[in-house]
Amino acid sequence: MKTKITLKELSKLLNVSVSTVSKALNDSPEISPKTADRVKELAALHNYRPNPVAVNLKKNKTGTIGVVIPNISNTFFAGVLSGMEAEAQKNNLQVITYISNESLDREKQICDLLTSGFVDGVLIAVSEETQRKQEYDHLFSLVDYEIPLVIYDRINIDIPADKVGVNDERSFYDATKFFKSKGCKRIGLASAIHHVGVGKLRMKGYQDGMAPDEMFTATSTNMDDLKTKIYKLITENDLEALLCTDFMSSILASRIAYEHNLKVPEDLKIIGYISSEIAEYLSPSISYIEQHAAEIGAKATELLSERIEGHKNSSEFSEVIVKTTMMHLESTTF
Amino acid sequence: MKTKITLKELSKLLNVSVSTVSKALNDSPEISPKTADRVKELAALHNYRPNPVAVNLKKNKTGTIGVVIPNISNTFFAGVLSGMEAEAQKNNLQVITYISNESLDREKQICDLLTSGFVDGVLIAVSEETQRKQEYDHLFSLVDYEIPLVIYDRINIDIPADKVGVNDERSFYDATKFFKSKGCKRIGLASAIHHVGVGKLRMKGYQDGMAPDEMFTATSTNMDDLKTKIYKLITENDLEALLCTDFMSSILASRIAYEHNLKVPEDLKIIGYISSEIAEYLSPSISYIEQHAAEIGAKATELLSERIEGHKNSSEFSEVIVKTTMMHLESTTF
DNA sequence: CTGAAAGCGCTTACAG
DNA sequence: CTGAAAGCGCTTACAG
Repeated sequence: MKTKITLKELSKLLNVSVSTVSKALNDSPEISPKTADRVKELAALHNYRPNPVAVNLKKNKTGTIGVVIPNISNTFFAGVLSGMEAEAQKNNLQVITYISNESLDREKQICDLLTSGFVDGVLIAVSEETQRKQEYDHLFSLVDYEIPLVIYDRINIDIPADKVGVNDERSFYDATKFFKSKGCKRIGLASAIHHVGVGKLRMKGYQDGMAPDEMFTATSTNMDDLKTKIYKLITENDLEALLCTDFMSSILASRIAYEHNLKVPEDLKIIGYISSEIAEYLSPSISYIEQHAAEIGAKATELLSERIEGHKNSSEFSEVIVKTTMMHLESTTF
Repeated sequence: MKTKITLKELSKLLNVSVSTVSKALNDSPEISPKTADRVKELAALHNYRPNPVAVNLKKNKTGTIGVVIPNISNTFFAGVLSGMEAEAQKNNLQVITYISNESLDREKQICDLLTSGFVDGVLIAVSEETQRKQEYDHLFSLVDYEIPLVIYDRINIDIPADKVGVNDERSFYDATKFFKSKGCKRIGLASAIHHVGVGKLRMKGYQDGMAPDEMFTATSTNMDDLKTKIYKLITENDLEALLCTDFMSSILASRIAYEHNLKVPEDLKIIGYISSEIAEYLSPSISYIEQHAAEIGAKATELLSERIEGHKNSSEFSEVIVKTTMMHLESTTF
């Protein structure tokens, strides 16, 4: 790599000291306007830019934040990253990306890196495995090192940190009420994530919207099994509407309609939890709950940036809920 | 942030010099085994890890690579990033992610950052706008700064750099020949990217596979317009098979079949250029050309890493083509 | 207003 | 085998 011009070289060319050059470029009031101009002119001429590594060493920081993502092929997380990157640029922070692939082991490795001084702060959504096993020691080690930390999306974890997520319970309550307001009586729920935190919250929202004796649910973590159960649920109860808590159940609902020639929305209305990218392109398109991924990412980054700047009380943590939006496509046309 | 233990503090505790501690931890043969053990023991006890910023300043590097991605919501690029991250970890490089959002201006800003010393090397797929306007000055400035550079995916650019991409022409030639081998005569092509590099290459592949007088093509950059054209193309020529060069045309083909009750694959076979995530979940599922995104990302990172290490001749550049695979789903069942 | 000096946390050529 | 010194490229308290 070409060696860039340094302060020292600049100072030699200008016949002033390194300190003077540094102060001039940093707009210090100590320096005379005349000198400042001379310095800046030559710096511009040589396209001088301070070596960020040196500046960071001096200031005892890294200028970077670490983002841990469970699965980047999930467009929700891709959107989150996009929001983070945009907000980070505004705060002059570089985003270092780590992908855990939903693996606890990988997540531990990453946290080990994170505590060794590569970043000024961390944004993390824990992996599925971590959630299931509820093993959070590696996250507490971030806390021990006093690395500013914001947890996003999967936020039902008992860790002292800022959190940014969505109101999962409310979104399903609202969706249920939406169907009721349209006169639907037999409303079912399908879930492949009934065993994890967010899944439980979404189911709770549905339950709160329904009378106890009028609920219809199909749950399984096995794709084929769930498919059979959903089909049975629909046909045996002559469902008018179906809520799906996750990607797999949403896709299965779409698939079942296609294979069994169920008319959607005529015979069955569907609301899924699925990315717009996919929901829009299914035939028929499936109405979905939009999570505003980029906004979640931006908000999380904003909170982290404030922590890094030290603007916030170190023992008080905020929990920000970014509201979801119901997006109506063909599957909920009345 | 908690202050981590430093070499100096360690040396004080051990009553040896900083140099000795440093050498001991770096397994220098200069140090006696006895001292080395003492040092390592205490370092382990305090969980000492060298400050990467200081190490990097000393070694005149950053330990990071910059990845520029046009659009992270495109699952192809998400997969590429995933491959890059995995390969970067192997080489002890941190990945700093920049998202250009297909914008030339943003790309210029990013390149400006990139030349100011944040990274040791750059992986870039240029934005659509950049490609269209063929404005590459900002990329040449990376070259001027002698920053190791690898261009991935959108590689038909005349810049002295390593490149990693796919054989677009060949993939469409093969797909065309596949249909022919199955006895199809009336094979059409739909494209929304006929005006850009890769689009032209894919069309070329199709043309080479067909006789000049038996080609059927529908092209437009406007969604509605393209939809009309594709439908006409299919019905007026009674097409047996359709190749789609890109996401939009693939989705439109799927949509047209749904709306007009065309039986796929009975009445029409389709091969699309679309991510597996979407192709698999359409009903019927659409056969597609798989680009092996993660492999492209890994290979690009490997090349970059070699450049950074200086293992390669600085005036010779490699161009790696990662072969595509035809993935057969329901839309090409014969 | 300018500059010499110290120092951020390391590594490494050199001396002993 | 160990350590003092120089230095990576900066910033900043201090002296003049």
